[in-house]
Amino acid sequence: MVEKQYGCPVEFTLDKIGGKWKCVILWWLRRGTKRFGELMQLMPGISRKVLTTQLRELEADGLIGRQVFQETPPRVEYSLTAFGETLRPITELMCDWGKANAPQFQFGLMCLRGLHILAIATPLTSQRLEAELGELRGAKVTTVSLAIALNTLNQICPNIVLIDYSIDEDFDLLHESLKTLTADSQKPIPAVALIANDQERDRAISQGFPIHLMEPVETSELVGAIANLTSAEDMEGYAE
Amino acid sequence: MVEKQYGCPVEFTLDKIGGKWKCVILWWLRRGTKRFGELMQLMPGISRKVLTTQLRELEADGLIGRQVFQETPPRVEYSLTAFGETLRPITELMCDWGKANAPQFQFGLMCLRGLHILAIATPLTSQRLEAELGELRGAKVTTVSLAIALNTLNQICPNIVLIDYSIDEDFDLLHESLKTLTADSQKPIPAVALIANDQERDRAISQGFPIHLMEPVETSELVGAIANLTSAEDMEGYAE
DNA sequence: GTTGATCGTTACCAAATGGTTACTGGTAGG
DNA sequence: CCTACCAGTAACCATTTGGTAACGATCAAC
Repeated sequence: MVEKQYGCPVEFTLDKIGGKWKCVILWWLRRGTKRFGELMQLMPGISRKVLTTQLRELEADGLIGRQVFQETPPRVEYSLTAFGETLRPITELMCDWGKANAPQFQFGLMCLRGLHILAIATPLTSQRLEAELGELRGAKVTTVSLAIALNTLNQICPNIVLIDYSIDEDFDLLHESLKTLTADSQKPIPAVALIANDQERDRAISQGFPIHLMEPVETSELVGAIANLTSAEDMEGYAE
Repeated sequence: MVEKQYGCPVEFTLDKIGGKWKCVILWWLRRGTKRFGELMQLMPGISRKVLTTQLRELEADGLIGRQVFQETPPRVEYSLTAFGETLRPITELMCDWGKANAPQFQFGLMCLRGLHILAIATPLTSQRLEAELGELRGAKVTTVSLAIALNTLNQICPNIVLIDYSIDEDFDLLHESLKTLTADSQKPIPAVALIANDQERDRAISQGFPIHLMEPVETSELVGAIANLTSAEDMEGYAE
């Protein structure tokens, strides 16, 4: 087998991270481990199959690691390898360039207008969320305690719930409430756990909140996650 | 027309510079203006049509400029716009990563072994060429004066000729010699002009050497150019 | 008046990529 | 016994991308 030849170093790099999704995958993985279903939800538009093949290729190239947990239901987690980390400067730059040059209405500001976000968070966190999501992007952010959330969930009826796991409470009941509320309205209300370490992450997963972001959360990451999760069901916004 | 939505900033960037060729084009353009035919020869494997469409898309996105000269034969030159320049850090990083991680045998070292390079250059330049192309990569580098080159070209019979345009001589005759030599052996001997400014560039183009690299030339650029130009006719090296 | 150089375009075709739908498998819960 | 769960696979189809071959426009040189 003769090895592939490249006319310039860039071609080699493109061989590894080219294509529609690979850089995006690396971007979502860059701040910590994610599981398969999480990636699926964070990247609306990608199909199961394509995500699978892209992850496998990245794994074969040694850029990401794949860890299978012998549980039921199955759980598979993906994370950057040390080698994959060497690509971070590139994805970061691509992210920065995108942020700097995408018409603001497309990415960021517009996405969240009209959205109702329920935050269960410490005062500090909720203040930050209000600033980043509310003032800057026009979303309606409601912050409440867990107890109140449980009581008033069906009145608030948010588009998405953010849970700050630095609050050391049991969110199992919240998960139940969200599920029952889901039963009525058909559309499940998505939830995102904000975690600071692996322990909080385990807690979030075991309590039924597999989708998480690692603190300190970058705004683009948070906005992207919210936009993707809330638009997952009605993709009519897409067009040329 | 609803505008496209992006789940994360990276997707926007990918929209502009994704695909098999765009980054490579930007990479070749990053050190100065290039004309269409030059790009064609520097990127073996790309077809006329694809190069055209990619260049047009880059132009439409404001990343490169296109300048048509009302001459015959026609001449079209492409260069990065100020906006396109903002992408340079990304292509540079991709180049660096490729250089650092591509198996050395594929890119660089192996390409030039067995190649005979004729250099018409100042002592300083020829010393650098000998070091970068000869010692490091195993090519055979012969440096001669223009006068000697004209006399002994058919004896030397190099795979490629490098012309240092900081030598202020008339290379028109050399161009003629190369053409006549071409007539015999079917394969044209490619030539690359090493230029330091636009004036030298104009001189090179008018004397029949449209392919050029701007000094100070990066090694990867030089090696890539030589490898691409000398392998353009026999692409058997390609494989999975 | 034919050829050649340069930078294209058009029509057509092939390959790569991406997407959809249905199915698997083991277990917990009802 | 039936369903839901998650992370897949398999078979199939659609779209996008890339490639080939032929042609055009223009003028100069032979």
